[in-house]
Amino acid sequence: MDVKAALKDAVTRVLEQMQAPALGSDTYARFEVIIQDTPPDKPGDYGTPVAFLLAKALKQSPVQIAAQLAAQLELPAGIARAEAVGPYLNFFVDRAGYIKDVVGNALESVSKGIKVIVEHTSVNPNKELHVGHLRNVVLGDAMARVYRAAGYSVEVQNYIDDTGRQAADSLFAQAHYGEQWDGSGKYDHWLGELYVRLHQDLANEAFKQGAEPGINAVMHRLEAGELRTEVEKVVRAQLETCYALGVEYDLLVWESDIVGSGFLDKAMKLLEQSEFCFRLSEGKYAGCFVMDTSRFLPGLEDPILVLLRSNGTATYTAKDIAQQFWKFGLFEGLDYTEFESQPSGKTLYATSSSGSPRSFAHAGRVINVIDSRQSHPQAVVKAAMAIAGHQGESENSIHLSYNTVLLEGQTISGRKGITVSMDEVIEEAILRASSALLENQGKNSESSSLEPSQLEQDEENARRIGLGALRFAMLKNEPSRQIDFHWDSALALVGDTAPYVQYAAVRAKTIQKRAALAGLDSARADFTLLSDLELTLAKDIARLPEILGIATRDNSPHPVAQYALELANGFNGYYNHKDSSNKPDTKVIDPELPDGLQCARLAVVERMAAALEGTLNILGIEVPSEM
RNA sequence: GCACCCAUAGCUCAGAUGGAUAGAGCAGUCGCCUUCUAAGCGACAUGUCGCAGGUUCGAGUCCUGCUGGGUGCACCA
Repeated sequence: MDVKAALKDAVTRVLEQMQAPALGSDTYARFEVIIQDTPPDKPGDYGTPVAFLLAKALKQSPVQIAAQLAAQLELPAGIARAEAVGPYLNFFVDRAGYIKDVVGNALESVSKGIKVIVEHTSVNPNKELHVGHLRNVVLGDAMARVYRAAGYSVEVQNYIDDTGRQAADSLFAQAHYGEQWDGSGKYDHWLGELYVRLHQDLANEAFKQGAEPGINAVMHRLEAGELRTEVEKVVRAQLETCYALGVEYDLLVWESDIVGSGFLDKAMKLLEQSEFCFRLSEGKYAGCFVMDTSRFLPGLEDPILVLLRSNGTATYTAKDIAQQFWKFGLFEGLDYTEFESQPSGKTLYATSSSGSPRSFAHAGRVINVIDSRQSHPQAVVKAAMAIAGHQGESENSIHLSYNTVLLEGQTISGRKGITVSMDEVIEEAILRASSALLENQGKNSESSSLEPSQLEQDEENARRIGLGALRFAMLKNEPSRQIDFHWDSALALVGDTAPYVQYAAVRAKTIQKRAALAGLDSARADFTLLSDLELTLAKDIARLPEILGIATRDNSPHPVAQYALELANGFNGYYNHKDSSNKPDTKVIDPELPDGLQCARLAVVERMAAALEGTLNILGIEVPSEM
């Protein structure tokens, strides 16, 4: 099925034959044959510049070599002919066969047999999620879907730091101000307000002096796991927001459980055996267990990184290292319970001191979705894997680093009030989609109705469009790019957006429905009647595996988003295509056309609808029933 | 000071492994609904790919040095 791979093999075989006599064996191995799409105005469908690579070695011009390759190439199935175009070797596909092949294949990935853990969200359990978290959640969720689509098994973890200062602050504030949640608003918002109030008061030195012992006491209780139910209330409220976005998880990892697991000791024991980790008895770090990072992170002013403080407590980096070791299955010991049932019905598990063992962790690759400010500690975690003698795991320790989100040009700051909650953003996104939907229905008066079932459907469609727009805005660019959240661009419904792609998908599905009513059936397709217009669509559709390869290699969903735009653009162009006398020449349903042609076009459109929907689903975006 | 990230059209951004004339969207001008959804399509216009060197048959892509912007460099959490 994969034409490019077949071409690559065929060309590689010819190179072998050509070079073996001229240069001796295995020279060809140095040349990676690249098969690329030809530029739109060049002859052929695929091409390779491989002749350039051989020119010097064979002492011939690339033009000669390309011609020679064209003559000697054994054509793989689906390729009609090969032709030298200057120094390039180009290939022409067998159009009807190629389209038929693409239309008949679902492009399902073969299982890679590798487990990938994606950790994302991991928000402090003390306040509501805001726009800044949105990028993390959406990126992580999409990345997990990309890996799943590429044939990996995926486990999504959400780390809950229930022993941290932030959680302590909020719980202390609640007790200190004697406030009770009245159940009216969302719990995480309510608690967040207390947190902000506490920090305003903490600016006052006298208040701070009085409060610190109390906050410390809360921290001790948190570490002992005594306030777990309190923290769970916040976590459940936060998860509601994520569920509203269509994001679900496999496992909540509670810091208080990690503390009790003994992982830290085990991890430090592993590191002790390395020459890079040792205990210092004098100097600035006397009494600390440290790592010398100079070999792995060159250029630091002070390459000594503290893992265990002189008082015996662990730094965050040490905890991160221990957790990473666990994710790769270096040690066992956690127990798990069912936490809750998620909207899709899938059970969310949580680590627990009173649960039972289950087969979590043991990953072959670990993706930590964390903003770029933490790239230094993440590099240390990666290095620690190698230091402990796990080179492969170190290479598979991936920090999916993304740049921070600005809000209308300003740095997000809850304490300064420069923030918008994720719940508010989601609500606004759906609201905007809803009004656009109504406006559009006003134009097509036939589809608008006040039936309850119609209203329900409109609501669902507005949700899919609004959330789609929002998610897509977070995904379409490289994660390393700083994005500025502007309402109008983040929730835009035209241009390079999800609604643009959704619109194309709905359009294709509408054609399917109408074609069925007209009695057409893709089973009666005569693919020989199709033109290059359909071939172009088929080639676009066939690119998905290549795109997934790029996305998993670069650990970013954005190539998939860009691909979705290209697919939609291709289909919209096809849909509106006109012949030289300005008449539509790509209609599916047209009784004047041969039945075999109508059915063949239908087959392509059906396949395109599936491709558009499937690609959007990889990004966690659903297609509405109408727009 | 040191390290990492970013710099491509007026604005926001795509451009895997170096390969054929660098592409979208937004904004601008002009066209296209008696045609399967106009949230669409087509056309026109817009470039010193930050600067300067280097490697290569070939560089937006790789290397070096600059410039400008962002982030990080605690026994904090």
